[in-house]
Amino acid sequence: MTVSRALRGGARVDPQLLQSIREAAQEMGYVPDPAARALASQKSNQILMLVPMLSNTLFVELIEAAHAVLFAAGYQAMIGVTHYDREQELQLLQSYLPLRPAGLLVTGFEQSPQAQTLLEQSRVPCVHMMELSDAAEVASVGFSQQQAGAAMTAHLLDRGYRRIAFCAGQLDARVMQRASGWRQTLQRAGLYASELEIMWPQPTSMAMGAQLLQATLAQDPTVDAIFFCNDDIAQGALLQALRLGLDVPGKLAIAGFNDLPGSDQMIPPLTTIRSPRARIGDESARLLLQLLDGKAPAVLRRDLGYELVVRASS
Amino acid sequence: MTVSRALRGGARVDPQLLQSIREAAQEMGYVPDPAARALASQKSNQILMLVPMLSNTLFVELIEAAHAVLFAAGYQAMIGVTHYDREQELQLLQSYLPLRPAGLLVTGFEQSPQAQTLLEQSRVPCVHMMELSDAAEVASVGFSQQQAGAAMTAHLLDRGYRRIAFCAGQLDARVMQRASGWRQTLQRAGLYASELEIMWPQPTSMAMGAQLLQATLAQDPTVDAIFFCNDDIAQGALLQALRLGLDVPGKLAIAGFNDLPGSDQMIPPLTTIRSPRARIGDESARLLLQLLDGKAPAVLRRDLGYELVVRASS
DNA sequence: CTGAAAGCGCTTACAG
DNA sequence: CTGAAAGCGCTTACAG
Repeated sequence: MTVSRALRGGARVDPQLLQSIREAAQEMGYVPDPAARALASQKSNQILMLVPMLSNTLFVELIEAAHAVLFAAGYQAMIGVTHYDREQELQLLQSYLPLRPAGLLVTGFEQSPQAQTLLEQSRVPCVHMMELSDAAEVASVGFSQQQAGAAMTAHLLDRGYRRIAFCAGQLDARVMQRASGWRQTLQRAGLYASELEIMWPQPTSMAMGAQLLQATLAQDPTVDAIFFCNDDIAQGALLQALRLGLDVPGKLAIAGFNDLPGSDQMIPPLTTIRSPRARIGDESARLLLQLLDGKAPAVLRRDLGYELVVRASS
Repeated sequence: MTVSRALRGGARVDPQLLQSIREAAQEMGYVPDPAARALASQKSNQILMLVPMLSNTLFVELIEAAHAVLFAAGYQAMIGVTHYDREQELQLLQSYLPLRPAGLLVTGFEQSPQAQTLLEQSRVPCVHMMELSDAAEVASVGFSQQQAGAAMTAHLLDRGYRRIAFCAGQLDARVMQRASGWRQTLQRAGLYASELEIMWPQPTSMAMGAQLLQATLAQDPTVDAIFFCNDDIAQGALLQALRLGLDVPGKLAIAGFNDLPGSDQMIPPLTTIRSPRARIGDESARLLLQLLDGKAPAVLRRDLGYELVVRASS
């Protein structure tokens, strides 16, 4: 029993005994059995991270940052990929929740009613990443996607562009929030028109960006700026513009979102919104650790902001 | 006891009893406790996947494919990222091995002696992905990186290029194998020169590709083709060539490796080697499942080949 | 600060 | 095909 206490941190153990126990454990190469621990204590030191996809570098950076913090604190991170699918999300929860993870880190939680129920019943502390929650009792670390969308739109207006389209794919909640920021800003300027919204449900890709550019210009040649919901489609559009010999930003401005790898390498370099995903991953993990320790801060909502990165494409 | 048997597959249980047990479990929402299972049986149904990094889409696709197979078979996949670092690899093993994973899927195993020992002692079945192992007792699914490197070089020779440089970053084992294929092919053609090897240890990126192109041409303006070890640097080089107004493939051919997203969108589209990573992930997982079932095939080595994708950049 | 007792929820191994 | 016994390696809760 004393050994058990010693190896878990050493509270209430004689300092001298503590040391000799640790030395002995070290010498024997003793490692506690996580399964036995989990069975006896009814919790593991695994933490489940749920993200929509890994093919977007954004989520990889988010996960890596969170992982580093959790790993250093002695937790193991488990990664679940929902593919933006409620059914898969539910299956993942059903599969991983029985492992009694100590905590949960989620992005873009689709929240089917069943998933919601499962989560609540499990009583596992949870932090939402990337977005900010409206509910005060929900822990969230991110930034206002809507404000960021509005900021980019305001920038394009500042630059003198007047017919600003919004092109999007993978219409998840965050994309819709960006769209809303764009829409409001244009409406306030009296420049909104519904045909400027080009929303395709398919997953984004550079090839899709090229197609979006074509479709937008074909539908309305007077468009003088396009705000893409993600950098990959913006990059694809930029390359397509180059192929078409279209003058960017003279004839058409192009802007993206997230500042993904390669955006600074484009011709011309891409104007975009830099999302602080690494910091979000880091802070989310720290917040979760606080929740696990029972010392939750009063404010569970952390706005880390965003950065407008103006490059030559606008 | 009968319930335990029933829920684990139902061998040696009366069919009628079996059914009613399953129905009852369903009704009660009973889910077996994985920790108790792991403690009693001394193994979990978690499978550890170790990859060098996630920022390369290659590994994401590999992992997703393997995950799908494992998840469908009732296993949970844990992802560990080594960052090409032996120390981190060892820490990951020390952290995850006590969970008694049922199996291991690894890529680019750096294998420090300590890690090697840990692995052997754990006696966890393991499949190596991407490369092919020379040792008959080691399970591996992949393709010959060296042959693929040779094939690309042969293609460039076929096209009439004579001064073919090899530019690389992130000098891991697979990159070195590709380099070796390139080197041998040039040597046989009597066209090898050591100054054609430009090997930088840093992680690859599009920006690095632009720099590699500059450095190569600065050092030797007669180079008429560059074979990049990965598509991201090739893409960066292609964009840099565009900025310089360099005629590709007329004045300089550019080739990559892996056929990553975006390579088909470049100007001009990039010639590359398509690595069958999704199939490798899939087959690796299936092979591992066979090992776990004790029905290992006689041949533990699966060569899935590669595909030379000739586009306009060469 | 230390430790004896009981139990976490399963599976293994054995008897019937 | 069924089930009683023992135990997996820890932690919780309690007594000293």
